[in-house]
Amino acid sequence: MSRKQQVPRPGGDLGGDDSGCPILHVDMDAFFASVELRERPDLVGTPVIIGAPGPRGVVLSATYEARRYGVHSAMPMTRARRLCPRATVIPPSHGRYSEVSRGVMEIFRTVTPEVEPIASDEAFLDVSGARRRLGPPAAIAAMIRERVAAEHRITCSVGVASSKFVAKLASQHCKPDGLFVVPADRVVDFLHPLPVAVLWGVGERTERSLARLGVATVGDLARTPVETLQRELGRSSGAHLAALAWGRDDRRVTPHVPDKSIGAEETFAADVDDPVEIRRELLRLSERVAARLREGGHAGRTVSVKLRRADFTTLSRSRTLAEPTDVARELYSVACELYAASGLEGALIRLVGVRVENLLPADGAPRQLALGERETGWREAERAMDRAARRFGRDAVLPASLVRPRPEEGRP
DNA sequence: TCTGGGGTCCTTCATCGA
DNA sequence: TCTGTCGATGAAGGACCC
Repeated sequence: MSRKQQVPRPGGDLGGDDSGCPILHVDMDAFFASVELRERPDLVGTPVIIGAPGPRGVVLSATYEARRYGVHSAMPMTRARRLCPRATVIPPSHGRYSEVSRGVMEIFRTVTPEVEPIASDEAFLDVSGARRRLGPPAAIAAMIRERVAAEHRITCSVGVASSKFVAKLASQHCKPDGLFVVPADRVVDFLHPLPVAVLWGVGERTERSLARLGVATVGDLARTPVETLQRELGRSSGAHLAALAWGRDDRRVTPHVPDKSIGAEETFAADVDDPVEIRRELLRLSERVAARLREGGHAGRTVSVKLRRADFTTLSRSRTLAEPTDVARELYSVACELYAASGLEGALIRLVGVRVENLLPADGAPRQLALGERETGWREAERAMDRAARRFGRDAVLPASLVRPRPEEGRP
């Protein structure tokens, strides 16, 4: 569910000629909510909000009926409930969404191998190579929409254009359950009346900066000297937005984008100031991150810790290691040192996170035993834990400090 | 009103070696 | 020997995306 402004319908008559438009952007409509409604057909046509229960949840998805009350994704659940008290609230079932997402991506791959998923509910497709077999892009888009609806009982919207960025705007423009073509020679006509906030890379802050320059629409942006934009927004962002304003976007559809970082973070149900509890959470997160590193065959060199205070100010600290690692114990030890050096021991903390950057393949990663380190150590122990987890579930083997006491025993 | 979790990318500043 | 410059790299923070 996009948080961006809805792309308004442009004036004039667009649509039609798709000959220079090999890029498709497919976006599921209210994805999580639509998947839930398959199980709850009685709720179709009513306001439904998908969001984590608990005092600190946010909206993950909402039906269009709920959106009419102003509900949108990332909104605090407390506020969403106030705006739309009669909405049915359903806690998310991520496993089910992943399953549907995999199925939908499979449909895309029967059309072309050039599929770039950008989230569980959207993807870019380059259909240049599929034209002879399946027809023009708009026909391919219509076929995809039919198959997704028939095989998964959810709807999607498809934008067809000459570039990724315009295709994405086109799909937003025809939501929900639509198909829209922006002919290659009509890109500027389509873009210029739109508000700048619809552009990728223009969030709240950038919109405010642009407003100070008197820039409200993409057309205004196009007429602003690139030097002015660079001065206001930075070199790279300024040049990037100036290009987008004229529809220039030569990024290709790339099916395999390598991971750059892997991390995990957790917001406490209530703020915590006990360093023992914070370190226990750092261990849990390190275990999670390391398991995902190993699962993906990655090792990483830079470990970073994120700490969000009760007042929402956020601090991050990182350290680059001499050698890459995928071992939870090593991540945990660095994370604890970073936490200790942060000056926040004893401070009231709302969220902690652990992330590993500078990833490289674990196979090729150099590994030198530290002085006194045994050849069979944590790495092997954690691989054994991975095997146990695959057989018996993620919680089958845990570090002793993470084992919760059974109520009848009172101790771990 | 009170803000999740998983990411990417960019900017700025500091440090270090050539 | 000292100083300035430049590029690479690392660290930190922020904006933005879904």
